[in-house]
Amino acid sequence: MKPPIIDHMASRETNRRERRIQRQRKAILDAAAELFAQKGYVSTTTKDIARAVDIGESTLYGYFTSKQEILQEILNQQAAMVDSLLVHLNDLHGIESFVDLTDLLLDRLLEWAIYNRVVIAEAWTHDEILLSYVIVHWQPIMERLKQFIHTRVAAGIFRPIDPGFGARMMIAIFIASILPVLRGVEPPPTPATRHELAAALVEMIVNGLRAQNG
Amino acid sequence: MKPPIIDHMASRETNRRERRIQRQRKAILDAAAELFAQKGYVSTTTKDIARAVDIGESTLYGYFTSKQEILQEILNQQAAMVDSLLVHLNDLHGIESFVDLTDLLLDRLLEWAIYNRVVIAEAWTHDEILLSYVIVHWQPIMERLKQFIHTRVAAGIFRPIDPGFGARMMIAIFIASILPVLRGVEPPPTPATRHELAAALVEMIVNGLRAQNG
Amino acid sequence: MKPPIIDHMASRETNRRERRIQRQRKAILDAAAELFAQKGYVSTTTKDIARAVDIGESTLYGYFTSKQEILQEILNQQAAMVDSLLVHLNDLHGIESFVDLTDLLLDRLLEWAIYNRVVIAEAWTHDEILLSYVIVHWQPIMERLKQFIHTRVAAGIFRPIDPGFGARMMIAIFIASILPVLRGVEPPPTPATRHELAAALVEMIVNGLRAQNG
Amino acid sequence: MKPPIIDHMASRETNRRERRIQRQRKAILDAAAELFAQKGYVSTTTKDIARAVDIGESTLYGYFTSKQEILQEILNQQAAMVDSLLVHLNDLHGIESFVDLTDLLLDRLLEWAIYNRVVIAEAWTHDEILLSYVIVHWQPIMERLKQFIHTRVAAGIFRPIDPGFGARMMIAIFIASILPVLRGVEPPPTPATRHELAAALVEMIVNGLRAQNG
DNA sequence: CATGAATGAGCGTTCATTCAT
DNA sequence: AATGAATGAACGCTCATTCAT
Repeated sequence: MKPPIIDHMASRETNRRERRIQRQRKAILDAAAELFAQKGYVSTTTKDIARAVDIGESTLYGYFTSKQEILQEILNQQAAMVDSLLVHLNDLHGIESFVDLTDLLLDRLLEWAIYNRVVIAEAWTHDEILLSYVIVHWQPIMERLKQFIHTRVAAGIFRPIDPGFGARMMIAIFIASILPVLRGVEPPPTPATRHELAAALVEMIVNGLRAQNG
Repeated sequence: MKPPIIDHMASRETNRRERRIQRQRKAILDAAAELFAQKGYVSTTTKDIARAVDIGESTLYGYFTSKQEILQEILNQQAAMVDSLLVHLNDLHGIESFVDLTDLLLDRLLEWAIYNRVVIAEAWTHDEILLSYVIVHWQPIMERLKQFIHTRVAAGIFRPIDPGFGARMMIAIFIASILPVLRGVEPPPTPATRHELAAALVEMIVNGLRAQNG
Repeated sequence: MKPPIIDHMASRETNRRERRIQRQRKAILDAAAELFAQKGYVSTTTKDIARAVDIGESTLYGYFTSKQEILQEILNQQAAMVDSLLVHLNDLHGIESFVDLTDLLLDRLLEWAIYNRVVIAEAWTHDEILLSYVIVHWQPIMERLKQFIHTRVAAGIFRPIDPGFGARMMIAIFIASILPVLRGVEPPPTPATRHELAAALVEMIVNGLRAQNG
Repeated sequence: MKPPIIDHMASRETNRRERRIQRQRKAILDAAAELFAQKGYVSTTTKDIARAVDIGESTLYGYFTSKQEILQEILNQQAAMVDSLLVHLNDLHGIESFVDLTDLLLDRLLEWAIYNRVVIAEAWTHDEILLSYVIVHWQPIMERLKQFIHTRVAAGIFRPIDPGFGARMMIAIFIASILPVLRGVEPPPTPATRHELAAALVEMIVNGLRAQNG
């Protein structure tokens, strides 16, 4: 009887330790992301990160094998977030839910603003990151959007536009609307403002600028 | 008679030297921009730049006082290019010339693709560069676009949209259309393709996605 | 009971570390002073200093923030030594104790020979060092000497000489007597020799060269 | 007849050229000495020197083979000046001419103030310079002074002091009196002031500080 | 597990000197 | 003879990483 109990306790112990480790990893990741976002990966020193988490510089190496690995973990988590967007995209139908959906996506993107900012920065100067992380993970989303447009073009709801081009424009409008927040020069919108923004985006995408009575 | 001739020759000599210096500066600037675009400013070493121009590392310092100054000159030249766009923006009227204008701007932006890529990269992590270079020089362009939209909204040609929002969306669509080229993962379009792209962009901006018979 | 003990141990640990750091700083300072004295500050490289202490070049920067700071610390310590001379100068009276005092000052100056040599070298070509370190810290000593001379002139013990001039000459004679040792071309005197020297100096200052029966 | 004339002209030409070269060498030497005096030899760049003479940096190498050679020439000229002092020292007799002589030596030393300052600076950190230049050239002067003192001690005019010690003290008093001028923190004295100074120095050396009625 | 101390590799920059003109 | 241009060697300093405790 004892051994199981010991095992159980050991397991609880192990879990507690495991959780503490995960908590610390998360703290390091968040601090590093903040710094990478502000100064860029190369200009952020391991000393900077350690000071931000208030641990010794060499303690970092108990949680990550290198500074590079910290970045990779940030990229991984952001990629997971992008992947999760697809779940929401799978019920694109009426215009109403389209606005709600847009709102939801904006929310997700803004919640991960700092991680996104890091990814954008690094993908801009590293081909490998652009190809392995950004393009790979956004590809399914692009496909879903293309399919969405294609369906509506076939149904005569949308003009006969190239779906790939349309999808890219959609994402552009989408991202551009929150760029200053991602960049860190504007505060995140309130939920209400964000919802208005979502509505405006959808209208812009669907109707463009021309007056409807034209 | 002799002094003038001597002067003349001296002047010619001086000009030749001056031209050689300018040519070399340009070569360094281009090589540096290419490297900054690919690896970022901090990760590019002065040794990299020197090797790319095939000169000694210390020779760089005969043309620029520091690595930092090389970057600043790149930013300055890009800013001058942005300023020059305004000239073209001053005759925005019919839709036809709007497409031509868009084509022209795309052309300018693509011609300076590498410099633009550097500016985007650095502005993304340096507030000072974002504020002093990017925002300062794009501001007049934004103003011109807002005015353009405002006029058309007043005339009932455009929907009653917020001009600021509209202008930002215009630029977003504009930039997004050439982002892969700026980023260096797609080759620049041929003039014909570029013109088609310009037409598609204008249609997207003006008409959105909705079918006209809707 | 345990916490106090732990604190105590921690404190002991901290003290041990602190002492080790101070010991290392002192070793670096001494090695640097030796090199600065031999080759001058600018001609001494950080590599030279590191090699003399048998540590890596970058290890220096764990103890001092810059090569400049090493020099400043040397200047500071020498200045503190000069300041401490004043304590001894405050009982200048009989001729006997004047010799003993001179002996004491020579001893102090020679003990810090290398540091003094560095200060002289640097003050010779840096106005800021001359004014901020040398003149500032020797000023009180000069004042004390002037006062000493002034009193004796008033009492008819000394000839009616300008106290400022006299004080400067006293220091000149004083320094000159140990210049070869400071310069490093003669070994330091034994205590006995030094005491004889002190007596000769005092006699020189007080009696000059003229025969007393003159 | 022609060849001689040609020779003569050539010679005149050669002389003119020679003189021009010597004039330029002197200009370089003076400018370099000024800079070496202010910032030290190592901290003075060849660019500094060239700018001070208003010639190209590489032009220096038409007159001197290296920066080191410029310093050596400065040392040589200063050494020649020191040698020339000996001429004056050869009629040391009455006390009156002793003051005049001191005045003369001060004059010579001050005229070459900048060169002296350079020599002192370099001899302070370079054993070779101290031994080969300073000590070698001051040795005969020291000998002459020792002889001077020895004679007077034998004649009962001076106290029975060690001639070597006395000679060194004489030079110390001598140099110390003009140290601030050599160092460049005081302006050179007028001839009248200088003569007073000479008298005071001689009195200090001969009579010390003690009142004569003592 | 946490960390202070140490360090090799590499950075941007300077400078005495050479060389083609 | 004069010089602008070029450069190798060396400098002071930083930083990601290792290691003994």
